[in-house]
Amino acid sequence: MEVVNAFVDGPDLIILEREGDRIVEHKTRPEYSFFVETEQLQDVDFARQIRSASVVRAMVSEGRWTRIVWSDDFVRKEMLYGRLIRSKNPVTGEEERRRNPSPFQTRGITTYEGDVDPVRRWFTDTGATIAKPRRAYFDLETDSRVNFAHAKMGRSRIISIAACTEDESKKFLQVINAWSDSEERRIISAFFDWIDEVGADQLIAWNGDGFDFLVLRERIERLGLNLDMRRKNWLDHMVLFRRMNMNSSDSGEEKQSMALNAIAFAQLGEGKEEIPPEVAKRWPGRSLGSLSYELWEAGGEFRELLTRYNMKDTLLMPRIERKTGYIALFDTLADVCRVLPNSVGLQPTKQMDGFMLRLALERKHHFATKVFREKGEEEERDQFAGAFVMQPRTVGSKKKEDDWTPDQAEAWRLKMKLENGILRDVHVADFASLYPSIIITWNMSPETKLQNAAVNGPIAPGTCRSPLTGVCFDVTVEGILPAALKTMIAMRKVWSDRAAKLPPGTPEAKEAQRRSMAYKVAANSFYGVVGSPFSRYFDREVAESVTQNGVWLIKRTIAEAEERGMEVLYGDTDSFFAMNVTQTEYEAFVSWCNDTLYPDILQKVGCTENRIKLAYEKAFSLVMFTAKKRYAGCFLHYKGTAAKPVPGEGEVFDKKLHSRPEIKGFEYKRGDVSVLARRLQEKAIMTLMRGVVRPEAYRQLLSEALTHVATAELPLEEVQISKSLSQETKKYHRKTAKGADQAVPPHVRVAEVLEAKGLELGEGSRVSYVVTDSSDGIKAIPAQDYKGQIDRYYLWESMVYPPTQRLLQAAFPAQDWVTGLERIRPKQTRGKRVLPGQESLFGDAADPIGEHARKLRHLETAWVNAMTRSLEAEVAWRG
DNA sequence: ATCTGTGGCTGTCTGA
DNA sequence: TCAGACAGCCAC
Repeated sequence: MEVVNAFVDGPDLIILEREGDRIVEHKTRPEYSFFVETEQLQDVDFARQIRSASVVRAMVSEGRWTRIVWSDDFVRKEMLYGRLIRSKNPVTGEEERRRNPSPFQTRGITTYEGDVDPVRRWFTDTGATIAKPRRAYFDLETDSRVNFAHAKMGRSRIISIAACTEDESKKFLQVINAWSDSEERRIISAFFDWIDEVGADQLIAWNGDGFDFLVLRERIERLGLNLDMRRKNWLDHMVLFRRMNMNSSDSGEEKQSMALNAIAFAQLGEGKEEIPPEVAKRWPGRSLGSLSYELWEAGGEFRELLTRYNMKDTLLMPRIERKTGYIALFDTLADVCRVLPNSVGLQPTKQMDGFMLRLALERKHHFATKVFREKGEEEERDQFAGAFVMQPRTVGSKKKEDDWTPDQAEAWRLKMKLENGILRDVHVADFASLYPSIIITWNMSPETKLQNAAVNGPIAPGTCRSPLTGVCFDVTVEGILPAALKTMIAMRKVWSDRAAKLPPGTPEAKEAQRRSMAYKVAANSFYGVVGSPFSRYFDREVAESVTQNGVWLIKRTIAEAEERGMEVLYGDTDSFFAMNVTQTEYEAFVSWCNDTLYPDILQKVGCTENRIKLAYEKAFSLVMFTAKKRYAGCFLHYKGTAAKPVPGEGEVFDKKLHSRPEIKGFEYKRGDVSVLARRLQEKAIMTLMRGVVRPEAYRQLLSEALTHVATAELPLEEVQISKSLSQETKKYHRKTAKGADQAVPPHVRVAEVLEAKGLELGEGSRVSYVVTDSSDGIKAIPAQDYKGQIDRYYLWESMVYPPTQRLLQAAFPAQDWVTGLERIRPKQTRGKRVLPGQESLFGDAADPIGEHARKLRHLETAWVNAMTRSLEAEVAWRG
């Protein structure tokens, strides 16, 4: 049975199935049940009482389990958690809530899967699978005079709706012809008719969860339309894109914005709808999206422009999908995990639930009822220990580390006869799917975890131990979690083998590849779900033992490598980088680990099945580190494929001729760093990757950049910073210890300025700003108000130079990267604004030390001029 | 109907 | 001047 959708409608569970082109509706009763262990029902009277109770619909014996089906969810909740009693405290007058224990609780009978909702129960019990959805994309334009928050509450009229099918062969576009409820009803009804006409069951909108779906639901309600949103799967393309893009290998670019236009531009190179001159003249500085009412009201060509804009945005979505294939992958993942292909199904907790409950049922296993937090009860989150990250060798920074001080770094550099921080011929190995492998190898599962096993000393027969946490597991029965992972890994192989046999590029081959990928994605998310307190499978001890067994393995591996004379430079979680070793020797070491070391040490901790596998992954001809999680490397080869050279100076990257260097963590690839800073660091990294070791080459770069910062007209794109709001602006405000208002971060202050102007900036929106003055705390303005007013000292000292300085400090630690570069704001001007012409802006900071400082002096005049222009612009702007 | 995890760097602000 | 809290983003 291939199910398109399922939902509870009062007393019914509605199942929508596809038969050919038709949707067939089935009705059944929603089941509110839980399981108990039959042996816990020894009290015959109690068992009889349950069986004959009017609120019990059925009591079914299923092997060692008894399934008790209740008449409704309310009764089931009382039986699980007890009856809720509300009373007033006679002293304080406050309302108190407590629970009278249920008969199951008083008897100490454990319940299982009592929180499972009827849709999930039905999918689990029937084994029904998910039909491949038929997609349509849509976008709404609503009354732009109503702010975002009110629009979501349904106070904004829908003006126009655009929609299209996957292949764009069928389109829908309707706009209201008059400002009336009846017109709005007409276009909404027409939209739903069109959905049925094209047979769509999955409706996709960009930021649909945050806007379109909510607005549609509220308007349907307010207008009294007889349309049922529950019959369709509503999927937010933006949320899906963000999730899938994190897993994607080539997700390096474009982190500035999750706006549809920004993503479309990055993925497709398609730009925004141009603002026609008539519009720009009539509504200066306004975007088309913010003018929906005005354009509609103006009528004629303006109204047509609105609908065109509406359709254009809609069409971007299927095009993004054709490029990425993320929705198709999610559809497959939904089928694998038996979740509906909508926004809720994107949650890893839901995916794991769907997969595990079914597998557990097949294996006659059930999970304890999940206890949900009571309302208003905020529990503190108590983190568990995670992975090991090794301090990289050759760090040239001034920071003192416990395990690698600058002195040690220097001594090591001398010993290694290194002239700079650039390391050559570095080999990298990593564990294949480390966490899933650990879970299988230690047979880690909630039900195999042993409660009273000894933490130290000999390991009892039939058990294994996590050496760093002491948590032990039964190895005589396969755990349900390892079983799930083994199934997924096996299925992944089945589908990738099948894909390899099919003619490349065919739809069948692509679908087989997607299935293979879907199993991988799901398997990799399980560890995280086990570590999440919100999940049914949460087990702190299991999650921590997973990470700590990883720590144990990688540390042991590194120690063995060092004992064999390799210089281990770095390692993070599941990888290690080594030099002073040939490729042949390194490969031999990897084989020895797999063939001898791991079998040996795992057997000693009691593991009976070894899935741990180290793999030789790649080599760098040249690599350099500045800190943990920050490095850049030039490939020698990757998984056996020889690398091409990195692009030379001034050369444009060409896939056929060049290999991209691997760059991790640097500001260069962060979305919250200014373009100027990123560009300078990128140039320095690329020069390093070309093997250039003359410091003068880098001094030249710095000199050019400093000249630019000091003297050029600086366009907004180069100097703005953009950061997201992780919460609503008012939630950032706190009191200091003294009770005063604590300052909020600069981007939040800017967001508040924008909000005061009437813009709606909810959680997740990005704020772009420019720093105008940093002499006494950061003063920033919204990017849209930028007209050249900028603190150029701050720009250089705090934004542009530091990322590159750290890089050069690490690459050439013997060089002076401070004098004349790190501080350019003259001392006497700190804490006050300097007016141009009053005194030298460089003061005595530019002591004539070295070539570079002399260059700085030449800049002085130009700098003064630039500052004058900048301040004049500011004065003009402030009016 | 909101919810995969921890480790780590770098920035701002506070308060000594 | 400097440590500590907090925030954002990134590596795994």
